[in-house]
Parts: sequence; C-alpha cells; structure tokens
Amino acid sequence: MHWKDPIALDDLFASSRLVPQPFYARSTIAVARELLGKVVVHGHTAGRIVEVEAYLGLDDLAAHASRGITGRTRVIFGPPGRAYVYFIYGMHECLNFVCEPDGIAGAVLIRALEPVSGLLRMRRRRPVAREPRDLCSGPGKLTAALGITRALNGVDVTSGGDFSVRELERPEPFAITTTPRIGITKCTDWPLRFYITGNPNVSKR
DNA sequence: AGTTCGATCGCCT
DNA sequence: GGCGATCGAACTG
Repeated sequence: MHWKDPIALDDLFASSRLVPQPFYARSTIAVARELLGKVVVHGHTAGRIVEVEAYLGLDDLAAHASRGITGRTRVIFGPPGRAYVYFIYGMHECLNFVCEPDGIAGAVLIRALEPVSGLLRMRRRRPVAREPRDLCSGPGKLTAALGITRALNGVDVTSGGDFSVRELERPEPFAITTTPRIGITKCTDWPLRFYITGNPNVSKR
C-alpha cells in the first residue's frame, strides 16, 4: 500500500491560497458546493474536501441551529468562516464551517476528505485504516485523522493559523452529485448532500 | 435530577 | 443489515 503523500505539505502551501472570510458569508448551499475541491489543513495534515452536507437555519429540523441559539449552537449563528465542532454518539467529533453573514445560522458538515498531506501521521491516529481511502471517508474518521477536536470549536479558519481551508491554484475539474442527507431522521428528502462524482473517498451508502 | 437520543463507526452475523 | 460502544446537550418534571 502506498502511504506516500500525493502532495508534500510545503508544495501544498506553495500551490494554494487561504480561502478568505467573504467566501463563507454567503448562502450555505452555495458555500457547500464550492467547498468541494478545497483543502482542509490542520497542523501537518491536509485533505481535499470531496463530500459535504448543508445544514440550514431555524426551518431545517435536521440542523442543530433549528433549536435557536443555545450554548451549543452559538457559533453557528456567529461570524462566518469559523469551525463548528461537536461531539456525537459519545465518541465522534464532527467538523462544520459556519456560513451566512453574522447573526444568520448556517453550516456545512464536512463528510469526507481525500488525503493530501501527512498520510503517515493520519494512519498513526487511525491505525484501523487499511489503505489511504479509509483514512478520511466519513465525518468521524476525518476529524480523528486530522486531529480535530472540540477544542477547535469556534476557531477562525480564515486568519492563517495552523487550522485553515485553502484553494488550489490549479484545481482538477470534477462533476458534483446531489443527494439527500445521510444519517438524519428529519427533512430526509432535502437534496443537501453534495459530493465529487466517482471519488473513492466518499463515505459509503 | 433524571431521561432521551443523536449530522457515527466498526465489528459481527 | 444489525447492533453495541459511550457521553453530553437539551428537554421534562
């Protein structure tokens, strides 16, 4: 099995730029679709976004934000371009990026990444992964692989720290498939899941 | 203060 | 295709 990095971290930084805050201050659905192909970087690990879901505001009963502002949902209503990280099922962390202007709820759940840099470090964090495509092919898997926890909840990913989202200068072209969201019990027919057609790192089902 | 159940994963059959 | 693991947020009384 080849655990060699598709792109070395230094080369990634040289061939990409930080996604700025105004990108996130738009409709959650537009941001969700356009996050596909961008790269999440945390520390020495990075992965290209290949699957996302949009979670809307008060009318979206599948979204945490539908309960209004609580201690947990506060960051979803706050400034765009921040990470919303929550703990689920007693064992998994899930990563979202906050959208819409300050005061309006909206977030994009990152469901799968294509590993780009730091594959050996990811494998150390998720020894159960048999091959690179097992590393980040699910929302709980990718946070484990990149070392993302609730400690990063509310962090601004547009200010150039060690947790950020970057866009490649020369992205590969791709097609987008749209489906209903997965693993929810309400609004199960809303077409708010988007993934890169045919990408092997997309979570199953 | 107690209860419910969830934006999941991996192992078992 | 089913289920156990494991815990915290939010709602009930």
